[in-house]
Parts: sequence; structure tokens; C-alpha cells
Amino acid sequence: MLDPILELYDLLLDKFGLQHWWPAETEFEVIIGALLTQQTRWENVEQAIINLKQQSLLTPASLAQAERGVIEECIRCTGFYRQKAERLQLLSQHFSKNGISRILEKPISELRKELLSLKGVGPETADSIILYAAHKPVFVIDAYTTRICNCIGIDGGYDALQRHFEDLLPESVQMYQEFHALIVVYGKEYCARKRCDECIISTI
DNA sequence: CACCAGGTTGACC
DNA sequence: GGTCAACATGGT
Repeated sequence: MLDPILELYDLLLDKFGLQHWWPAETEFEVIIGALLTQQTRWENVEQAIINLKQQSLLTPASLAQAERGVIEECIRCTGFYRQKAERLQLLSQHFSKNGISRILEKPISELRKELLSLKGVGPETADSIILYAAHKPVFVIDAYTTRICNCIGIDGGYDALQRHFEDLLPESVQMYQEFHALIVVYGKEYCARKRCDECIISTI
């Protein structure tokens, strides 16, 4: 009998196909997006990215020096815009000062620790950056992942769930990227609201 | 009109 | 250690 998690991957892949995440043009865009999408729909983040782009604020250096008010207006549509603007700017200053490539090239544990030290970067945001900007194998646990796990009887906090996935799955960046993307795509469609009755997880 | 979105933080037990 | 309001706009 296949592990339910592996079964889930096959099921989602079959239903939704390859996702080729993260939707962004540069690594810095991934980083910005990871922060902005916290508790926010991706469509709103896309608009914010467009706004920032129009202001030429999609590089660490430019965003680090930008006026706070300008950033706030660009990202207002993502909610929590004041604290996000501050955090974006602090984060940009860090990446600008130390070099985005130099940072992303660091080994996973060191990189994760460094990202977590930034204000506004928690486990999910840090891991999203590591997986989709640094292209290193850490499994991202988001609210949908937690819900789905609970549905199939797997409990635990962030670290426990992450360990579960990483112990079970082959250590593959591409696979981690696809799996997390599929979970989010599925989650948006079926985990939200009252659509548990259409939940394909129950077939596992 | 209530509830939710690809969370994180700081305060308080 | 864990729990919880605050953060704020836009969509259903």
C-alpha cells in the first residue's frame, strides 16, 4: 500500500498537471512575492508586483532606497500594507547590502537561519524563498498542506509535517516545487469555503 | 454582511 | 513551552 502522501501527489499531478512554479521573472521577484502573498490572494500580489515594476522597484537596491510611502501605495492591494512595506524595505536592505546571489548560494541551514532572522519572514516564507528562489530542496508547508494532512490523519506543527514530507519524498527540488504548487492549486479550488464534500482527498 | 486569503509577530499565560 | 489578537485590502 502506497503512502497516502505519495498517492496524493499522483492524484494531484494527474488532475492538474505540471505547474512550473513560482510565477516570477527573477529571484528577487520570488522573494518579494513570498512576503506579499502572506494571507493574501496571488492576484493581488501580481498587481502589486506590476506597480512596483512601474516604479522600477524590483531590485534590492532600488527598493531599499525607495520612499516608504511609494512602496505602501504600490502594495496597498495586498493588505497589511504598512507592515509589509516596512518589512520589504528591511529585507531589501539586507539583500542589497550582502548580495542576493551570495545569500542564496549559502547552504540550506545557514540560509534558512538567515532568512528567519529577517522581520516578516517566518518558516513558510523562508522555505518558499529557499525552494523557489535558491532552488534548494526544502518542503514548504502552508495552510492547505496542514489541512490536507489533518484530513488524512497526519498531525503535527510546521516542523513535524515538513520532516514527514522530506523523509518520505526523494530529495528533489523539482518534485518539491511541483508538489507544493499542486497543493496550493488544489487548495484554492477545494479546501476553501464549504467544498469539503468535493474533496478528492477522501478517495485516498 | 460575514468570512477568507499560498503568515508573522509580540504580548500574555 | 503554547495560544491569540493585530495587521488591512479585495473577493465571494
